[in-house]
Amino acid sequence: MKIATYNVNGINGRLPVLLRWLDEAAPDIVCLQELKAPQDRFPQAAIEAAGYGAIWHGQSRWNGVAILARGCDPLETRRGLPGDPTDEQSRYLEAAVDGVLVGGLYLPNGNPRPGPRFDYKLRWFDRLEARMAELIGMDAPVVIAGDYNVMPNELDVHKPERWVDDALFAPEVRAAYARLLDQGWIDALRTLHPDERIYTFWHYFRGAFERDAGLRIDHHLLNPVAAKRLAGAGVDRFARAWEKTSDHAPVWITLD
DNA sequence: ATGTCTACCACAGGTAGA
Repeated sequence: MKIATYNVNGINGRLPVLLRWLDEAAPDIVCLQELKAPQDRFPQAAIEAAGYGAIWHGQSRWNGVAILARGCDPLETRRGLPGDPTDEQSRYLEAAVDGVLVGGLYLPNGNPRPGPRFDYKLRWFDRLEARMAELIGMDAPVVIAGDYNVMPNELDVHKPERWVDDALFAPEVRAAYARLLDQGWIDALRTLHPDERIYTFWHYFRGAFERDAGLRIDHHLLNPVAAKRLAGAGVDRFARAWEKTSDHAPVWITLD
């Protein structure tokens, strides 16, 4: 079973890229982020024609997450993180697919730091930590995948010294991510490729992709039951090279 | 500091986010 996460940066603008990638990569489950479309502008017909059932949580202009499942409809288990009823942002969806519980998330960017956006990021992280504490011990495999907006370690940043004050690499944020690992979650790609420089995002500016000046910010965290079945993990860099593509590349894992 | 790209709303391009 192949489970992918892909920050599409606008699902309607990227629809040709997304459909091409679905066709070439044939993932079983996909978590999408940054739909940048209101609820009624999700391209359901095109996704369905590609063979995927979908649930989504849209939002005008920003954010927006979806879960796709090949040949079936994801069974939604949660929409939004618990812990703050005033939070209107569409950043978390959870569903059961084929016996696997999948969480798809789009963690707040948090820049500029310090500031209210950064505070929101830390609060959101606290709520995620609480939800993931509830999920880690499940008997079923659990995969929490998405754009975490965190580079966990220096190996995950092309120029770590330039990012120390940024909300994606700040000590508080790396500590929050480390607390998830302390709960027992496994960073799938890093576990299978402990020493490799692997990026999932490259800025549009200044030829970042051509220079491979990237970041690893899209992750799959696996509970122990899922980790036992982990067989492979990788980044579909080829899709980042396409015309009119997202600034992120799709990231995937395979479970036996 | 800069750079590039997106969507919205609405029909131009200003604005905000990443």
